[in-house]
Amino acid sequence: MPDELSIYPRPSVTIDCVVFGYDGEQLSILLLNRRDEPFANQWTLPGGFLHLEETFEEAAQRILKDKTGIENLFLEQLYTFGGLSRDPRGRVLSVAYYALVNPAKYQLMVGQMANELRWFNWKQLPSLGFDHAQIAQLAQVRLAAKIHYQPIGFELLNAQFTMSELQALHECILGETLDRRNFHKRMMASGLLRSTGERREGLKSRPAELFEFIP
Amino acid sequence: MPDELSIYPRPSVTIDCVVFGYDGEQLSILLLNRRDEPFANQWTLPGGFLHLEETFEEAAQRILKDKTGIENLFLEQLYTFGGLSRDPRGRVLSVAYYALVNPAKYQLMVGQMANELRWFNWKQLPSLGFDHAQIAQLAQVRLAAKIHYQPIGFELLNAQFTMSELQALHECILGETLDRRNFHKRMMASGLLRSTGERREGLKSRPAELFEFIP
DNA sequence: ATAACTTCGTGTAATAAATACGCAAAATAT
DNA sequence: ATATTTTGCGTATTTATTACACGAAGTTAT
Repeated sequence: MPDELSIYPRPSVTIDCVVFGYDGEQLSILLLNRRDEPFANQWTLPGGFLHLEETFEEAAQRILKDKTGIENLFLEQLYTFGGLSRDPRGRVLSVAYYALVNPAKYQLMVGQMANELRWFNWKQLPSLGFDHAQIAQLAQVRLAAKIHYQPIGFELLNAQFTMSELQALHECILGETLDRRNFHKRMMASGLLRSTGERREGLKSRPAELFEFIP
Repeated sequence: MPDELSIYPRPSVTIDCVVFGYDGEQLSILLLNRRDEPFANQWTLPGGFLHLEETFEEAAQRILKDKTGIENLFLEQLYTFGGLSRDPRGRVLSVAYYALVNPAKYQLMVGQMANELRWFNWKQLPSLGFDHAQIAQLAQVRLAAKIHYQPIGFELLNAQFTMSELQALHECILGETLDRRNFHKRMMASGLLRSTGERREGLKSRPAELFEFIP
């Protein structure tokens, strides 16, 4: 029997990551300005080639660490892109992942292959190389859908957070304002979070109760 | 600059398909009994290698046509599997798709590389080669989730169908019985289907109104 | 000290959505 | 004719979602 694995030409496979960050105000996506061709000096999602001895998730973690300095983050597979001409160098598939991070927890480090690394407001991305605009777009849709039935906050916020902080995050992702009382009711009814009993003080008004996600 | 595409070893990429069929009674998945190693004489999902000049969906259509005789079916990407040892021949990724078909519309044709092709009740699959049990499992979860907000019936049923037929399909996918009156109300309220004015006669009781999906 | 300001915490009424439930009508089978 | 099966529908009940306002706890300014 012929070795089936050798008789078919193989595509290259990359992992691209849509890294969402929330700074308390705005939701952002981390982009990298490429040093080299193709798409030199253009913005793209951080990504890189999959190595044969690593899983997708291991590759994503390695790539993000090397190119952005961000380690150990929560990742989820988004979609696999296989358009015939998405990369000018040849047939390159991309298994896209998305991640949620709290930018305050990490120090960005620009890797060797990049000119610059920058957080962009998720609704005002610059034009992107490859088909990365499409990937980012799909990640946005997925995130907005996910927040309806999953606790997204725990990766984006600090371990303890006020109800207003959580609400601001939801409003940012959903793009609409929510009623404070109904939001509170809904969150507590979900059973996904609990009060810590502590309060955040020192701000310019009444201290707010701190909550945490239930593991 | 080195040709980046050549310096990294490339994985093989396959497309595997979870084909759901509904015969009016039971939901089934189409499995193929392999003729050759690896997993010779074992049941697997129909699948095959991606060619460099075709998209995922083109590959899936080609593979299904060659291996099962089914053509032109509705496909949706499920997930991409990249476990290190999912294929004994080496590193092989699989971009999994799922499809919904009405078995009455197709004549199965066993391809060259298979011993047999058979519909299995989706809840009583035999043990499967590769990691295909995991793929089939994920497809089942996805299908059950999808039926809550998408009209799944139009690929699985005939163009015209009675409300009872649609309800039986939903009950089969959800694994629970539904109230006939509430189901009718919900379906009509969805705006996804309309009455054709015709009725299905010749059965052993009162003729039922025929419905169709609104395009 | 006091007043003005900001943000926090909460409850109830109104509306909308989902569920439970029963009976007469249209056909077939005997 | 009579029994049997499956259809088509409507209303009452429960549950979930939405709308909405005010006093309390701090901070800042005078």
